[in-house]
Amino acid sequence: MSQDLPTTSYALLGLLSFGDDLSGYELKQRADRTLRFYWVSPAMSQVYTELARLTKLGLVRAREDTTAPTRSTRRFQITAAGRRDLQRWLSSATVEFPALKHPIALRLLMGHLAGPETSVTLLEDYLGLLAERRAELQAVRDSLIVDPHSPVDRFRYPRMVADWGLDYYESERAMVVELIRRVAATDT
Amino acid sequence: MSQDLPTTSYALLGLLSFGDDLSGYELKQRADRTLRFYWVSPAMSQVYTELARLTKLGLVRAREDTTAPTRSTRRFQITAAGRRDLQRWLSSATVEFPALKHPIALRLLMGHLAGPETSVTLLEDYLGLLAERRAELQAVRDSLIVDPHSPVDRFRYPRMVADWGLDYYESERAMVVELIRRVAATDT
DNA sequence: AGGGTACTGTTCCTACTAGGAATAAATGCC
DNA sequence: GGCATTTATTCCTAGTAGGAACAGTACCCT
Repeated sequence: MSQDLPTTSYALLGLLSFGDDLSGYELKQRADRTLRFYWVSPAMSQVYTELARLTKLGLVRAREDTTAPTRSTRRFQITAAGRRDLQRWLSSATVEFPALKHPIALRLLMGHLAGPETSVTLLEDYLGLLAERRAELQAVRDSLIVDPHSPVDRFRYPRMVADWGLDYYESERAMVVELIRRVAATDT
Repeated sequence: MSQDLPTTSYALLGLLSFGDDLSGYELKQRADRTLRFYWVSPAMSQVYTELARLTKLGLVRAREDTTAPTRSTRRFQITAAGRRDLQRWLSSATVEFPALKHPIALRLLMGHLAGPETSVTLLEDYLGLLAERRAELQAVRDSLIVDPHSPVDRFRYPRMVADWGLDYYESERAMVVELIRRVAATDT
């Protein structure tokens, strides 16, 4: 049925597949809260662009929300066709290596121009960002609890993926500490 | 002098800062060989677009290479102004968190739709890609040897950054092995 | 009540950039 | 010589980051 779509489309479909009806704004918030640790959160304009496309393709259904007193909001939900297409993509898409733009590693690569002190500062600043990011993901992980009343454990896989992210942040932290030591050792 | 440029511009300037004159094509090859482990290698069209911009701004100098028998090639080298601007950027740019698009983690997040078997296959395929990528970076690391005759150790920082990348690949491998175990444990 | 701030919701805009195709010259191999 | 590969560059399309702009809603304080 539908031709292949960019991965961002499937990422948003995936967020909708957890079952909630969301406005475009809410979907962006959801991506900012959960998706961004593994896949850069799409820009707001991208979210709406994708939703329009997915709606046109019948993979998402838009519904006017009339429960609000004065304002009308469009809410989006995945369709059965959308769910099927997402499953098809998950089962058949080629496995592609992660794309990374790591500004800190890039800048350290040019340490010969920046010098040791600037490089140490750069790494220390990054440690701070890492700690924040890790705390944010830990909070998300803590919210992915098993619901004893639900017949299905909705968050088994998200929990595993969060653990993956936390493991990455921890090993990154350790490596950056070691790099600081090595760069600073230059300075003597 | 120059307004701020996108990071990709500085990435290419950084590659040129190691001292060689390179054609656009060679610069792309250089990026494919060294830069891509930390910063997605710019597309060919992007390389030429950036070189044109950098040349216009006086940060890069283009020179016709007339040593070839019949064909003329433009070769690019960083100017003193380019080096200074790169240093300014390295010293003053805000530290930004790395941007990541991790298709495997994204797909595992939707494991409820893919199912355990597909998820295990996905992770196993990724292990294969990881092994390849690691071998490639190891080869690069092995080439960054200390030149005993050179007054300056050009590759101190690139060696450190390569170690960073290798460390990342190793910890990623270990985590993926663990994830395979966890997902497969589902299947019983 | 009014004003200011923050939040929700959506569209429009610009610049960056991935991924090729297209074109052509040069090189290497059978 | 013919073919495949490599070097070199330009052109093109579609995806997308990052905001701005606009407007309605809710909340808080004076």
